[in-house]
Amino acid sequence: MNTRLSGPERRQSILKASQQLFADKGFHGVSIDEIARAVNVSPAILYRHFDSKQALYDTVLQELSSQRESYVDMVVNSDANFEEVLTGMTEVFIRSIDENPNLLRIEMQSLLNGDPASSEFFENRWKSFADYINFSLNERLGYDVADREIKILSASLMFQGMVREALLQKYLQPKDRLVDVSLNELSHELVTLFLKAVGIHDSQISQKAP
Amino acid sequence: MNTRLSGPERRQSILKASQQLFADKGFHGVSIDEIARAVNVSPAILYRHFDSKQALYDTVLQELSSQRESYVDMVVNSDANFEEVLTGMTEVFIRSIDENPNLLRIEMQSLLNGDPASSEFFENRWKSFADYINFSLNERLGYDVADREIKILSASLMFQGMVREALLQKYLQPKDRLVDVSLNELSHELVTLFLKAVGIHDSQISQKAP
DNA sequence: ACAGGGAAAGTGAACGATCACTAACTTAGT
DNA sequence: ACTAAGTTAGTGATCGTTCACTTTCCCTGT
Repeated sequence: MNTRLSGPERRQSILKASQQLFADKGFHGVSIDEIARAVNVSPAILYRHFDSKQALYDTVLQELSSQRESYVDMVVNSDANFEEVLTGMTEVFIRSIDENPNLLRIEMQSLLNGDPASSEFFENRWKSFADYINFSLNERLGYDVADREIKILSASLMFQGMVREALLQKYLQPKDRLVDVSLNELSHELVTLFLKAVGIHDSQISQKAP
Repeated sequence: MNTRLSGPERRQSILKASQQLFADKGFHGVSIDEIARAVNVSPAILYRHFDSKQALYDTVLQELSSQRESYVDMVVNSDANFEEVLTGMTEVFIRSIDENPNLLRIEMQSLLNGDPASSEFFENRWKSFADYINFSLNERLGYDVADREIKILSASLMFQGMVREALLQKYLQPKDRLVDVSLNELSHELVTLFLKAVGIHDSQISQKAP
């Protein structure tokens, strides 16, 4: 016999199954019946916990966003140098995807369908990187450098791009080039490349942040 | 009254509308009726030209893949140096997306749902970059460098990542940071950053490719 | 200790709409 | 008049959703 769950327990079991299915197939790729089957429950039960399929999807998104770590603390509260902070932020970010790749899948889903609410959440996840890079580069780049703004913009775009690409290749590509590479190795190598690109060398990275 | 099109003309008009809709909403997000409505034709007509919805989608993909430019020629047939070739390839690639952003959208769609046939096509588009970078870095990096393979891997991953990120931000994000930046400016800036990252400076980039 | 009642968990069967798809028919072009 | 483009009106299946109903659990009055 199937044991009967309490309200909150059942709600959680629905959210868990929904997150997996929505991440795999997208909103339109999953039916209520399919979710109900995954939870071993009749479809009508879902409507006791959520008003509609859309409301269920929204809740899945909201659930994911509440689990997010705060990289910001890391930046503000530490006296580490640029390289160390960036490596640390990258590691935390990569690990959060490693622990739950659905986060990456659903981010790409919402990037495509362009839902404003969810897009904003995912943009904010990246914003920590952009902000920190913009801030640090602003300090280091002389104010007389030509094309100052586009250089800084390109740099943060480059960093975001290489981290995202690494994650896409590691967790979304079937034929994977990165299966053997560890997270630490990867984030360290990416940050090193980035530092060379923006012209911050070993001689400089020992200065402490303010 | 609506003029009646010939077979091939109608087929093309269906493909055109389908490409747009599939790119915007994905395979499951679009119905046959919706496509028919966009073409101003009854749904039954679609089945005179395509066996099924899936076959129509496959044809849209195939159509896109046949339009692709060959960057490879550019590499093989030119005597330009590393920087020039890379900039040229990047410009061609970016321009192809600029002319038809659906290419980018559908690439991300198929990256997510993981259809093997389409994934392979889109992987091959990037492969030109990876191959050229791998080849060139192999020549330039000394064979005694530590972590040789992962350095080369990271570099090509970085390049692919920053180009893809730029395109995602320019053509998929609603609030765009890159609206004002021209294609040439962008590709030049990205390549410059990349060259600094992999340690190829102005003194070296004047050597010609073999 | 125990019936019983009420709340909550869960079910089965249906709703109308829409899905992909098809057969029989009509219209237009040459 | 023949061929090919296009329509009408459906097929059964599945979609999201609702309703009337049953089952289980636990608390309470005696």
